[in-house]
Amino acid sequence: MNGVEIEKAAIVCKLLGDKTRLTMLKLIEDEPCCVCEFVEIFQMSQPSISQHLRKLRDAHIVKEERKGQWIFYSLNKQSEHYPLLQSILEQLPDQKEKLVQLEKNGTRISCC
Amino acid sequence: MNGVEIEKAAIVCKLLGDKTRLTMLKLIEDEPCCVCEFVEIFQMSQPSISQHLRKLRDAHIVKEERKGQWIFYSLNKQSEHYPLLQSILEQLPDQKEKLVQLEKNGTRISCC
DNA sequence: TGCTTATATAAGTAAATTATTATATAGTTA
DNA sequence: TAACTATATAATAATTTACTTATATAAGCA
Repeated sequence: MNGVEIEKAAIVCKLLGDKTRLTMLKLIEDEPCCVCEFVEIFQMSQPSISQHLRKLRDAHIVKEERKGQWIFYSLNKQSEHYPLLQSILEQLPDQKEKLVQLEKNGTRISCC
Repeated sequence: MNGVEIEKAAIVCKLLGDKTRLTMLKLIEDEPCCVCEFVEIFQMSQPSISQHLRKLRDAHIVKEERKGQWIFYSLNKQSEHYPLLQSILEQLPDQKEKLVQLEKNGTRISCC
């Protein structure tokens, strides 16, 4: 099997090598999240969240879509990295309970 | 699917997020390599190679086995991280040409 | 035994990373 | 339009990383 270049794969792994970013990606595996949801979930400053998302976006791992005042982030399934990403994410435990928690708090932004 | 804890997965990804370490792991996917082979392949200082191997060893991703004066490193297939590792490595291009090059140079240490 | 080779560790350093606070931008709404 | 909300960017500081050189350890061999 030939697959991606090893250098690019290392860049992807490095980006996934942060607990916050890895959890973000697992969270948006099925449905997009917006920045303020991440801020709520991770209890981190908004700039910090934005900077993590920027790294993922710069690497084309995620894409953004504005909906009114919110910007939703989702996995970029067109990315050359998507197969690698997918095979990593499918080995991670579900993070949906974090979204359930948001719903309970009333801080979930429904994107549809 | 439940899989590994996300924090541990992030640690593994971070370790794989370095071109040298990722290539090392792909190289030893099939057969062990010793430190001096890595030094030759990567054209890096011996301490630098040893330090990369140490990180992988500390995380139980690789194991070492002394054979005479050489210490051979191989994937630790007993590791809880092995399934994740394997699914990443199988998406990487073969690095065997690097070993072929060693054979041509006469610097390949045959371990068996 | 002493010398050589292979590897590991220690100490130091430059660069990269990940947070923070402050500020800018852009859309929403009164 | 002004005020508000969501997000991005800039500047900065603390921490971590990945090298380097110097040195220690451990096995093989004369």
